[in-house]
Amino acid sequence: MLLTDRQLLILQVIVDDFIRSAQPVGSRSLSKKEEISLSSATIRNEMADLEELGYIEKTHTSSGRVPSEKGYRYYVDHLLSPQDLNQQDIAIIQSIFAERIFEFEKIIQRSAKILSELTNYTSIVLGPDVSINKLKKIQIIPLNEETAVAIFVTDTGHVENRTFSLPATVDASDIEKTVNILNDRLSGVPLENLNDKIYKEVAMLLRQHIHNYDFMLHTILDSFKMPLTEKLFFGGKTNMLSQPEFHDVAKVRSLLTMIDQEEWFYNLIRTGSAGIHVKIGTENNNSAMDNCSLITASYSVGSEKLGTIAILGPTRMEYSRVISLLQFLSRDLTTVLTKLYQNN
Amino acid sequence: MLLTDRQLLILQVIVDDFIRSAQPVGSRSLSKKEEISLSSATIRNEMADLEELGYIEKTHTSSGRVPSEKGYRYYVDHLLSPQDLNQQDIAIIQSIFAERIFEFEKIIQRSAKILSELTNYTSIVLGPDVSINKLKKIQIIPLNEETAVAIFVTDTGHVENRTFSLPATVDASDIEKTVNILNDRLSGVPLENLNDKIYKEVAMLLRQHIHNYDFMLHTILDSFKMPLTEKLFFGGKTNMLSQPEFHDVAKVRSLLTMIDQEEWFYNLIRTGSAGIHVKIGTENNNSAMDNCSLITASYSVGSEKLGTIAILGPTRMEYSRVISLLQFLSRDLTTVLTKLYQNN
DNA sequence: ATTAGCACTCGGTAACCATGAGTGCTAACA
DNA sequence: TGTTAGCACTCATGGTTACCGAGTGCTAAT
Repeated sequence: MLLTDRQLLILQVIVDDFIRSAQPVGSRSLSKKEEISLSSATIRNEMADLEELGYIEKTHTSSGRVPSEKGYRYYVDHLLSPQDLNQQDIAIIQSIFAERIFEFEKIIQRSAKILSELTNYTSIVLGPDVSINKLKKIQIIPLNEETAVAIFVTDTGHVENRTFSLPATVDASDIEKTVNILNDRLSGVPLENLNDKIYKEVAMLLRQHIHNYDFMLHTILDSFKMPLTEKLFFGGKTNMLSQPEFHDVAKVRSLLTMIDQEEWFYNLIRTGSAGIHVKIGTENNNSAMDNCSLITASYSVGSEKLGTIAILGPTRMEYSRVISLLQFLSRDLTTVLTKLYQNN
Repeated sequence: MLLTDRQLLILQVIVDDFIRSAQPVGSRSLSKKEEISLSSATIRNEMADLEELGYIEKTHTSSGRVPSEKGYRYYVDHLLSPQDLNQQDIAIIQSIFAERIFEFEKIIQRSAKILSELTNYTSIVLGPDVSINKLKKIQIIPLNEETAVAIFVTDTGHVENRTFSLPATVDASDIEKTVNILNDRLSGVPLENLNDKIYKEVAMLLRQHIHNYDFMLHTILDSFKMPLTEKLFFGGKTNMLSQPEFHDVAKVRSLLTMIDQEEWFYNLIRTGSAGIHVKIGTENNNSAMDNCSLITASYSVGSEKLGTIAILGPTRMEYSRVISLLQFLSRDLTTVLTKLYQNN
């Protein structure tokens, strides 16, 4: 069953109004709006229909209406008027890239901060997926007789390091030879393929040249099995507390503990394809987020999808504005990062 | 004016009881305690005196008594019965060191987690002060024509890295020479002294050997000016929300935003001398912490103070238990870390 | 010095009521 | 037939009142 234009208009105005005021919307206040020139009685009839169809709800028998999840979903899918960003927002976003920065993480971190400040919601930025970065150089630096640290540098300037124990039987020349072989063979290989490549191609080579091959290989290779967790950066974690829907400490608690549960969020956010995605309320499959919506966008370098930026807010979120902001920022991030790292 | 033994006993029982129950303590319930064999009337008289002296307070005219800040202070300074840790707690703490770990940060991070779980308060662990670590090795790795990354490894296996822009005029041999000179001259120097040492001793040397000395020096040295912020690790940030004193969202908000304000906390915690320190309520000089107490302890390697572990809880905190835990953990941390890193 | 007894205070809870914003329905109207 | 005015009804909200009980301070007896 399709909605009439009038019903669409009313739905849209209800959602807009509720997003602004956080108060249930009544027929009388709707009838006073410029866009709508109908009597409150007519509007009541239409609202009854909209409710029957599941787009709006009452909080109690004689209250005004509030958008349902289905209502928000419809609003986001069909009624959203793409809002232009104002000049000031654009300027603020672009200030992220104002100074010339070389480190990925800094840019990402600053993006998270700015996003949360612009929206007053919580921002989450998933750092670049390190595992597709290509290895530039490996170094092994002995610390003392028992331990050494292995350092991996990628073509994007990202540095990973692992400390491992070094059997006393291994001597300096072995280490040097190993490092040389590794660099020779592994340079340019994406981190995620290191292990594979080593076992298939490099192991044999090492066996030929290195005395304590077995020891050497295993201690070092163990440190290669990196749990390359991309880093999550949060901004405005406490912003949600100022939203009226979180005046209840229990809700706040479950939401915040959820946010601090980083692994969970990581999965929630990573699993998006390119483009903007909106998940509303229970669509997030987590009771702590029943009153929340999550909007995600991805950024990339060239054609490789690198990471995700996201905004977590109440279901009563300024969808239009947030979507515009994310679109704008993700495009900018992509442009800047592509310029910076494409040509290696 | 000194307190009588009886007053001390009553004060102690009041504080103990209130810490347990979070409810104002009345004369009747006190008279029923085993330790106290007085009628409620007598206790009322004593309580009136204690109140006049400022050790306890009423929440309203006819309520039971609650410890004042002065009361907690006296309790912590004089009435604390050093409580033994139970076997289970000890086991849990020692599980931190169960597997052999090489990385400082991991130990620290896990300590924070365990502390918060054991206490149900918020734990804060200030990582080791990297600036006193001694430089083991510097490496400079070019990424492309324009950028390079400098890597600093300390004797403890800590790795710092900085990306910087590399003027096209600098060629590979210059870099190599520079790195050699730097390693030759700076090995063993604490990071905090690097800059000094460079300008006093190494600059001259570099000038003699390197073509593009000025360029080289400044771009690299800029990256040496590291804001070596020791890392703060938090555990149980949301634990405070389960405390009854934080049933009010406004308080929660101000406290959490305060916690996320990392620099502030950093200063609050770093400024302690060795040993255990207890700061109660307004002693923290921060209105968001008026209802909180902060207990800190430091850990070290050998004689060098390295970092701090701390617990943030309500003023109604289990002082005895928390102090015991911190004492125990800081001693263990010191032992383990000393064994691990002393002999470089 | 201690305690029993008593009047008093005050937070908390429940009951009650008035108010007003909002609804659904019916009947009149264009 | 779609729109609107009118009206009875619902319910959250906030204020008033009353009552209970835990706890106090004071006085007088032990």
